[in-house]
Amino acid sequence: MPRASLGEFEQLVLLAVLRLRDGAFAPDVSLLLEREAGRGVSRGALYSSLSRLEEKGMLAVSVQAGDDTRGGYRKRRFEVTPAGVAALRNARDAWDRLAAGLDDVFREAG
Amino acid sequence: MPRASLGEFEQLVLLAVLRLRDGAFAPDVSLLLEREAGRGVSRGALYSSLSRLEEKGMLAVSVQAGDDTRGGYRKRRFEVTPAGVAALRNARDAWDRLAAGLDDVFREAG
DNA sequence: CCCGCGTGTCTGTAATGTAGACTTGTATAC
DNA sequence: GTATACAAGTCTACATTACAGACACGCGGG
Repeated sequence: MPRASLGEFEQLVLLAVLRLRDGAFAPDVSLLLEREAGRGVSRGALYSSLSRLEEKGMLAVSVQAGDDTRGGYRKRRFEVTPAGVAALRNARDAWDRLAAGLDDVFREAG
Repeated sequence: MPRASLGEFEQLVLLAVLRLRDGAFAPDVSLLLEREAGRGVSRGALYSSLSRLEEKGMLAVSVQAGDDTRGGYRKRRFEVTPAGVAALRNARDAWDRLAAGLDDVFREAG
């Protein structure tokens, strides 16, 4: 049984999809993740997270017929569901509550 | 081989230890987690995370001879190392960078 | 003594994270 | 028009992380 809360990578993936606003494709997510999170993403990691997130009802997927510039292949377009947003919000809130009063610790310098 | 980045639960545990400032004991961490993250914590989950974090060099542990009020048992006192703080900071930064511009999405209401 | 409580350790298993090979359709180069 | 290179995905296999609950141990009280 999947967990209610999101794993670390799942959070980032969900966030990236959200950032891509209306309908993200997997490769874009990968690129964004690499750029903003400074973290290499393998196909396996990405697609399995995406699928799991879909199963959990946090991502809605719509398949697209191949009519793109080049590849022209069935592509999957992802969109975060309200449940996904809620889960993300929960994760962030838990972090914030726990991190309350720790600003000094995190402040630069290190 | 452990990973460089922290898992979701590991982050929360580290944060809780940090919050307890000078030397936290496992049960306190558990309590804090339950209170602030609204999440039940089983012994297994907690202690294995704590140990892993220690192996990764993100927590420093000092054993305490039994001289406490009641049980009088060897207790372990945890403290977050600079590496731990750095890892936490990285995690938070990745989140923030990815969440940039999504304030509207997270804002209440939903 | 035996019991319960507080603190930890251990075993086992499920979910999550990762790498990389394999597939399929299209396009570009010869 | 066959070989090559891409692009987007699927699949297999395995490592790490997350959990639950049983078991162990020391001490105080009855």
